[in-house]
Order: sequence, then C-alpha cells, then structure tokens
Amino acid sequence: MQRGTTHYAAPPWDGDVARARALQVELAAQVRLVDEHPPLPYVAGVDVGFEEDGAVTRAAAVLLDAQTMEPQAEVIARLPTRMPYIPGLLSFRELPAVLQALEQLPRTPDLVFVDGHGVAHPRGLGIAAHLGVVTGLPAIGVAKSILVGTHDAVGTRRGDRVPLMHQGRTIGWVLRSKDRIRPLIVSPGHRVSMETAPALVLAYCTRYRLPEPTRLADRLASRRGRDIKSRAP
DNA sequence: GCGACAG
DNA sequence: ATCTTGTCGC
Repeated sequence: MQRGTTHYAAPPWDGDVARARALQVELAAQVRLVDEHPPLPYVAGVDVGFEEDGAVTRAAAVLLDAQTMEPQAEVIARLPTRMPYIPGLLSFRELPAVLQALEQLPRTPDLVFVDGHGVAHPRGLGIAAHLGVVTGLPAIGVAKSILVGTHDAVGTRRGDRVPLMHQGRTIGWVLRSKDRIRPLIVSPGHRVSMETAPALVLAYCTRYRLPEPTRLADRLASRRGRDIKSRAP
C-alpha cells in the first residue's frame, strides 16, 4: 500500500458457506442507496483475472479523471487464490485482491465501477455493494449477465433500459450501452441511487459495451493489452 | 428432488 | 474466470 493510512479489511473465509451468507445479510443492511458521491474528480474501475490455472488471483484498478476519462494510474495486485467460485459468494473470493489494488492507487477514488453486481444479488450484497460497505466508497456494479431477477424485453438502442425485478422490487437495470449490443446489468452498490447508477454508467460508455473504468480494468486484469506495467517483487 | 447460478 | 484462429460486421 502506498497511501499508507488506508487499509481495507478483507472479507473472511473459513469454508463456512452459511456463515458467509449470514455476514452478507448483515453487511447488506449497511448499504445506502442514496446519492452521496461528491462532484467526481476521480473515478476508478476494478476487475479480477486469474493466473497459474486459477492459483493466483490478479486484481486490477484503474484511476481516471472523471471529466476527461483519461487514465491517471493503473495498478495490479496478486494474491494466492484461497477459495473456489461459489455463485452468490463471488466477493469473498475476489474482494481481497481488489481491496489491495485499490490501496495501491495514488489517491482514493470518489466512485468505483466494479465488474459484477451491486445490490442485484440474492441477499442484496453483490461484490460492488460489499466493496462499498467495507471501504465506505460510492460504488456501482456493472455485470455482463444476470445472477438473479427477471425483466421485460429491452429496446435495442443505446440508453434503452428496463428494471431488473426480484421479489417485487427493482434491484437493478438491464441497460443497452451500445446499439444492438447485448445489454449490461447495472445496479448501485453503495452511496449511489437506483436512478443515478444507470445514468452514470451510460455517461462512461463511449464506443464500447463496457464503461471506460471497467473496460480498462478488465484489459489489465485479464492478460490482454500486452501486459503493460506489472511485475511485483 | 430438479435446475439456476456474477466471475 | 480460462483454454483459443480466424472470421463476420459496424
């Protein structure tokens, strides 16, 4: 960590699925779906990839100027993978590495775009909501497919959207970020309202399906982009 | 009991 | 998520 004072507590994992789910319910109660993000000087995008056949979890975080969307910093954190992928418990597997990457950024972002769901989760605590609650930072979840919920047909043009419903509640949106391209599943994670989340995501979608913060982090996390700057002694 | 199931 | 070339389309 280079910022020194910031150290986020990673979620615990002892193999007890029931305990993890109980913790999710507790943390979900702390989620605030109201707009509390400041005028955005800086935004960040985070995503995770794997190396060594899954033995190593690699998280990437990219800091961008909120206005120009120009990348200000790109960092990578590597940690040994300590649990398998379990639907509904993704954050317990990926958040530890993501938090370390966030700590390596030269400054704290005012909003974080996370690859995965926000409150559009069985217990209301997708990885974006989990990240938001443990860091206190405003966060939005941007997923490529649905984990839970149903929805009506969505228009085919950029900006078209329909609510993602679950147990009679709107838990997110199915948002068309690009004409004719498979829609994104957007849900607020923390300190962002259900109404604002899709507007912010759309504002950061330029010529690609994914919003810039997430797209850049995605490129760094997976092994594409010709391994720009990594290596950690 | 039988599927579904973010990444 | 990851294993993988070329190919169809804006």
